[in-house]
Amino acid sequence: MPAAANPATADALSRPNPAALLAWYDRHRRRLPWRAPPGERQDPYRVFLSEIMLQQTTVVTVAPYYAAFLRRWPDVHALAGAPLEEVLSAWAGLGYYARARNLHACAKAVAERHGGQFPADEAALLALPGIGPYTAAAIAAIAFERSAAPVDGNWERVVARLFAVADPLPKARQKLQALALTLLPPARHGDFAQAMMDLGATICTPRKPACALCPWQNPCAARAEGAPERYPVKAAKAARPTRQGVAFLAVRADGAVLVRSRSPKGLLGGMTEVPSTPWESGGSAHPSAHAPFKVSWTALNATVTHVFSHFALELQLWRAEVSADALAPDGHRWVLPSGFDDEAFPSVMRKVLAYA
DNA sequence: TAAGCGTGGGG
DNA sequence: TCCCCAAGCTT
Repeated sequence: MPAAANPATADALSRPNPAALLAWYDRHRRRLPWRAPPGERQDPYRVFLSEIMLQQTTVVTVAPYYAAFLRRWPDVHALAGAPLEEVLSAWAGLGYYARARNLHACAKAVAERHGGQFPADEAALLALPGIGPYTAAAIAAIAFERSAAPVDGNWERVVARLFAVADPLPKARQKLQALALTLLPPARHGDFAQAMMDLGATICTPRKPACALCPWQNPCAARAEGAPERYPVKAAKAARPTRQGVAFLAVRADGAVLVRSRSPKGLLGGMTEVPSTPWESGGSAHPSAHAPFKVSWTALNATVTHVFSHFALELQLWRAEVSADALAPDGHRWVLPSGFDDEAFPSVMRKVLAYA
């Protein structure tokens, strides 16, 4: 290394060379279930499915869901023909359930409006439900070899460090997007998009980045400053409030549990739940008013806690044994434990049902 | 524009 | 325990 290899100012840095990153990718690319072998064409449906699942969700979490979906619905026509309830049930536990509703709506749109072929243009992809700027660019680049910058959290971190962008997220998004476009290579667009993600996931990590192993250590302004982990700068986030409620476990003599479906949109939209009071800060003054049966409820000595993205929930559990011939109230139904796997129970409800 | 929208793992 | 984080989109 030359003695003057420690540039003190940004203008002493060379421009990041896409070929250097691609060469690194050829040696270190991660083998992931949704990736075709090197040089092979990616199936747009698989790219689509994996990209939707990977939104705000880790590789390890997604992998089994991806395999199950692909086995059950191997192409866009199969998914488009599936009942939404089955898609939600298969998605249960993965979170952000609007993704599942939009995944299904998108498959139907592609089947009906595009003859089962995903469009290759970013703009056309962007018009589909559940596909935003990131996903449109990712599908265009990875499935269709279009020049595009799918700027996800990895890209944002890498770019913020390369150029030492001090503006805090999320306001810095536009600037980072513009800088990202300056990095794009003349070819291998899909590989480059995934190389950026791999770099962010394995080298340019949020904490303790492995700069010594980075193909772009030389042109990186944040490294030149000496504290790359300082980037990207993030705005302070709001505190997470707590809400309380009472969940009612009505258990029939044969073990069936009373459930209902949540409204189709909003929190846990379309998912299955046991009846409960509204989830409110301070809880409900008169839980009994929300009970599905006028019987004697036993307050269990148990609190289910669950953390959502924007609030924490504390659920008290009330349990009651109900006679074998009890009718389910309007909008409710009985589900036997043997049928639990076919229900779209979100994680919080699985915690609740552990007490049934 | 900012808030709503899940979950599980790691430091 | 708590906070941060993960291949974002919608309204």
